[in-house]
Amino acid sequence: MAANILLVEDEPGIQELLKFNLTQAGHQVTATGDAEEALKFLKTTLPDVILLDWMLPGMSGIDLCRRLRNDERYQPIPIIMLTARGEERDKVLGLDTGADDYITKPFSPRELVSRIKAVLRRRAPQMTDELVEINGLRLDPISHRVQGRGQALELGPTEFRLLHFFMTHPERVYSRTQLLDQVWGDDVFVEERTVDVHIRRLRLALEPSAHAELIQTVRGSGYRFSADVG
Amino acid sequence: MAANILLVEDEPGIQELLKFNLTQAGHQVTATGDAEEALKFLKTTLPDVILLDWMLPGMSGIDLCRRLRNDERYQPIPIIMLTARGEERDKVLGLDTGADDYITKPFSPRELVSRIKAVLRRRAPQMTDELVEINGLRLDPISHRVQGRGQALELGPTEFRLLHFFMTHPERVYSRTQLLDQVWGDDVFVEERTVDVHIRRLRLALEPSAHAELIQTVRGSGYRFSADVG
DNA sequence: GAGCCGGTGTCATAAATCAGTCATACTGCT
DNA sequence: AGCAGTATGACTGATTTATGACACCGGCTC
Repeated sequence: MAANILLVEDEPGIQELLKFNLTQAGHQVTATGDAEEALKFLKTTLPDVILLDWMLPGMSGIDLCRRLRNDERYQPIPIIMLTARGEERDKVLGLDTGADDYITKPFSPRELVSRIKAVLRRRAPQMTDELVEINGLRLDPISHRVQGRGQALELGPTEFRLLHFFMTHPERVYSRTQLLDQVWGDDVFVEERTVDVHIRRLRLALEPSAHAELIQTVRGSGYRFSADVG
Repeated sequence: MAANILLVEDEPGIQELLKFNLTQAGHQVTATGDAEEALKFLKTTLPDVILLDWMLPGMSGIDLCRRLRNDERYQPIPIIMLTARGEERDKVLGLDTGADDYITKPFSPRELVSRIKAVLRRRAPQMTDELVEINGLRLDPISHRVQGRGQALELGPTEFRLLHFFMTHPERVYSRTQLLDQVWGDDVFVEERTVDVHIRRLRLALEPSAHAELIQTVRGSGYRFSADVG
């Protein structure tokens, strides 16, 4: 996993506790004490997940959440609300603001970690280190290996990331621009056509185990990874 | 194994019993009777494992555990809770404070010893003194020897630790940074590229028995120890 | 204390791989 | 056929690793 997490929690004790547990779980944590501080941090860095305390001094967590959800830059970042209240009403409210999940205090660190994992899996499956296997094509992020029906396949770094993204987002067309954003990164300036070249390299790499056809061209739209031969 | 163990147990009888058994098992044991004493000891020495009684006079074991878990200095030290209660609720609580394991009284010394071993293996597999053997490559931490198919191999201290780490964490890619943390130590300031050099030295040392290829380069990611030739 | 030595970290350079671009060939569709 | 979108092969600069050399350090010997 190893996600970058932004924690917004005013109570020092809890902040410390959470930071410790999350770090322990292999995450990179930045802790802030209020909404302003959090926003400041967000100006320079985009975390993978935001943990947001419900009650905060100044702008409340729920306000911050709404605000983030209205900014397209932060929109894709999963938000998990931490709340001390257990009322159903509040929970619903929390979700309506655009939070991806909420968790009621007191909670076990274990639970939190697993929720983070769940949220990441939903938003950015390629970030979880889970092994993916489709139609006999297997990609293991941990050992950084790809096998096609048992046979080892060689692919370069970019092809590996590309395949990983595809395998965690199958059956769906992605434009070249989207692929550039997702696989290369938002801040890269590269020709769109470069994607074609890497698609080709990926296909070549998958050729030995006849998995090349899983990468399908959708004329006028982009590419799709699909188990369907059609 | 031969670990340094800090025992925190207020009941003299049990303390003696445990100390005897653990010493018998080859460990170095320091016994303390309460949390304060334990903390004092910890200021000067970092043990490999902490055995913590649940009920203690003054600060309870669980409080001590939480406290230790919030101090990054003690963070990596495995903690095993000793508890007289068997309730599930308590167990969960104990784990949530950051304890690595718990064991319910009464327990057999044998069980305790094996749990210690397990916890050590989990936190830092290369700390257990167990002999490791992969593909005819054998590393014995006790005699500090390495053999490739019976043939003795010469490697320096750093290469030995590096190989030990790799052999206890196979089939997994590690970045240079991770290797520096794990093999050199967190507090060392060394160039990342230095890892390359030691990888090379390790490969050279494994050459005589043709085990060099177990150390694999994963371009753009780091290195991997793998029995797979692929 | 001088000199030797194994062990380490750094660096410069060579070698290996890769990424991005482009020109050109190819394809499917109208 | 004509057009727009893709595939392909080749090329070049850039990045990443491998390698050999070297300087430094602490311990030891004489």
